[in-house]
Amino acid sequence: MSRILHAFSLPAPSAYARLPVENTMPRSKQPSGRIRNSAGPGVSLKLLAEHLGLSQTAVSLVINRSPSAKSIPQHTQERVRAAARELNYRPNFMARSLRQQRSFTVGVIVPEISEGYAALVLTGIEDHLLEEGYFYLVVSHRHRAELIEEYPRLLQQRAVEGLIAVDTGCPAGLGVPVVAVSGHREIEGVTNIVLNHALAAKLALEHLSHLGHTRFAFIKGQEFSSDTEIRWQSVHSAAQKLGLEINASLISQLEGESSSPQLGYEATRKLLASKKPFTALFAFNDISAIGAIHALRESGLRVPEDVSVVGFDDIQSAAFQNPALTTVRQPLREMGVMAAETLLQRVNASASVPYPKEIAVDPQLIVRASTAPAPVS
Amino acid sequence: MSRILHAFSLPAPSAYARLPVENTMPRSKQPSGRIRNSAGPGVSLKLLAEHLGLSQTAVSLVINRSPSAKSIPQHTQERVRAAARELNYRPNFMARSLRQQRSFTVGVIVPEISEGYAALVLTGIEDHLLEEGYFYLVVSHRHRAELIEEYPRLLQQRAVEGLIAVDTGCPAGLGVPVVAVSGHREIEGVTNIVLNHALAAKLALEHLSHLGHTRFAFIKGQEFSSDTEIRWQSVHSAAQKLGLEINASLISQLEGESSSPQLGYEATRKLLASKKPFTALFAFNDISAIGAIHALRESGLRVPEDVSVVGFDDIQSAAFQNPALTTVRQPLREMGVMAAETLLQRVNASASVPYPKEIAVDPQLIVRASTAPAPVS
DNA sequence: TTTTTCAGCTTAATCGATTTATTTGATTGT
DNA sequence: ACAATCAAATAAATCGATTAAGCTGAAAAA
Repeated sequence: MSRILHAFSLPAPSAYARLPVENTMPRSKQPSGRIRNSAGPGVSLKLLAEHLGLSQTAVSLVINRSPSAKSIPQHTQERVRAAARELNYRPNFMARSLRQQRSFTVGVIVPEISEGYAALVLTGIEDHLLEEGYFYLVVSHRHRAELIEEYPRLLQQRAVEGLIAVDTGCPAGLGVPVVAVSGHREIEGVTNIVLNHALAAKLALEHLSHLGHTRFAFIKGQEFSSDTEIRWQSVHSAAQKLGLEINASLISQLEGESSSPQLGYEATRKLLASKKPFTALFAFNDISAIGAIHALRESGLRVPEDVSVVGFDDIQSAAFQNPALTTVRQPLREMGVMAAETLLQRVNASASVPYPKEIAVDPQLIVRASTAPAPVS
Repeated sequence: MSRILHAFSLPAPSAYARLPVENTMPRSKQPSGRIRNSAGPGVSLKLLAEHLGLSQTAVSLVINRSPSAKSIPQHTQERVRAAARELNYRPNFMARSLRQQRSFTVGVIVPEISEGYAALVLTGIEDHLLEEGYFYLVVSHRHRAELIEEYPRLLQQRAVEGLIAVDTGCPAGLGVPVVAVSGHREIEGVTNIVLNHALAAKLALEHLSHLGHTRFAFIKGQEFSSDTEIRWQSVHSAAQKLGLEINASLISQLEGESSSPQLGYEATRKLLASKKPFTALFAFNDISAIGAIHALRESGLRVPEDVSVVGFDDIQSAAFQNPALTTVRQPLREMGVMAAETLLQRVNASASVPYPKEIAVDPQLIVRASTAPAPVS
């Protein structure tokens, strides 16, 4: 908190970016909303200056501890600060931001807040941003194309200084720096924070292979999930390198927009319906792994005795599933912190400074109780 | 989206609230941050007006579809709008907000984003706010007292028009309307959205009682959780009414700030250590119920054959636990929507209009597989 | 003595909108 | 013919800060 709690001077102007469409502020619901809720207009700089018998400039310089305030004697400075405290002066955020062309606000766009993945990344983002004195506006698009299209603009209009897109096909050409967590397309102006999927696939498959498994089933992510494709490709090449065979009829895919285990349950039912035997299942994420286990159990298969299951993400409850989930851990919180760090660096850098196109992080295999040696058949 | 996408006029001034402390904006990291990232200053109203050969006033009136624009002929209006679109005019948010004294932004303070509870409430809040054209700033305090104290002020300074506090001891005397989800103290200026805990306790205990259970164990919430006390009281009186006995040594409490099932696991270990037999366990929430089941299993007890477990909240994964969790469902999303609705009503109402002190919602018992008839001993 | 210099301020411009009060010229009413 | 009305706008104040530029008087330097 120390940083947040102190008085600060602000640097010079940036500039805005431009985006289409017209006025987007909401209209008040009541027709002639004149009398509004509140507690009086507060103390303005003007009032404070008058009270002190000084000019607004002098007061402003002192309050902001501006370098130019060095010619103002300590004694006066104290007087100013004391009065500010006493009158409970709080600078008007809008006025400041308007003048300085800075909002100290960034926008964050996620598919869904309530989903374990985004929530963890958000936590990391928040940690870093608030430490640096920034706030953020969150929006969640729930995979609706028009929202994915529109939200970045709305945020822009709200004068965000940068954007973090989590697991979301990325808005291009926004005019502000963008950092995409799990973005995979290379887009001008966008820094991608990505997992080392090759390693992830290798870790999971190697683990299962070492346990003696040879017949694998897979649950791919939804079409719209930005990790789906690359992860599947990585699985493919990792399998090849390890000399493992992938049976095309043992590949299922999550379908639907919810983030409930139900989707994994359904995907697994399809796998079972194919009647092809398998002893290991690599799910797209922990949520779907949980659903998968449900389905396996329901059809009389034991986990991990008959089928080993590997999840992905390592969400908080993964360790407390029954059986505890073996999973590929993504350092989601850290990825959030990185995204925020990178974004702020870019926000505070000249536009001519080159920025990183991609930052990769390594996953980790967490072995728990949902995997075991392949059954001797 | 329809509402968000259109042009709107704004109503009249509100006013700010006042709060202590001095200037709180962050200082830029680089000493002479002059050259900043960006894409040019964008098109201002002035520029647009010049381009059109009209006054700013005229253009503003048209863009905002102000009533006073009725004297401006359709033809001109079209011309203005066309130019706005063409030049890609976007009104400067700060300037607008400064003039109108409205930010169309509210603050939301939660203990932790990544926790199932807050995430679901947030989803509801977001749904409603964005629909009404508001955005929100989120902060999470992680139960640190100084943050709980400071964040409301920081948000205030950011000109939020209202505050929603989720499961957080409420900031009083802020000068803006406050809605507390699961707030229980009656505080001036605060609307509490609360669960009908009496009903919740009754539903759970009645269910267990009907199943023949007589020896109950309980896991209370953490000290800091705002629901802990009232829920426990409700359990107490419900037990009394149903003629059930509560054994003091079968009461455990969650300890620690994380929201992991680990806490429930530990609490349950303590219960088991007491050696007092019990056949039913009512946990403070689903997360702790999951940990509890883990602990029970570990000590050789079967759920639900030996011990029935009832959770609370009905988080998304509750249905996919093994066994699927019987739980008291809180309509968390709906509570979020209500909080947002109530807040906006208050924000847009005159300060003299009385506001609701409390809004109660009813829980629902969701019976799944973690409860069963009491074992015949 | 005159010029500089500096401490200690102040004046006024500025950010980009909204909004109140006014202007202008044409038309209508009497 | 003269006022009143009205359409179609405009000028200027305003929101509340930041900041470039300038002013004043006293002390130091020439």
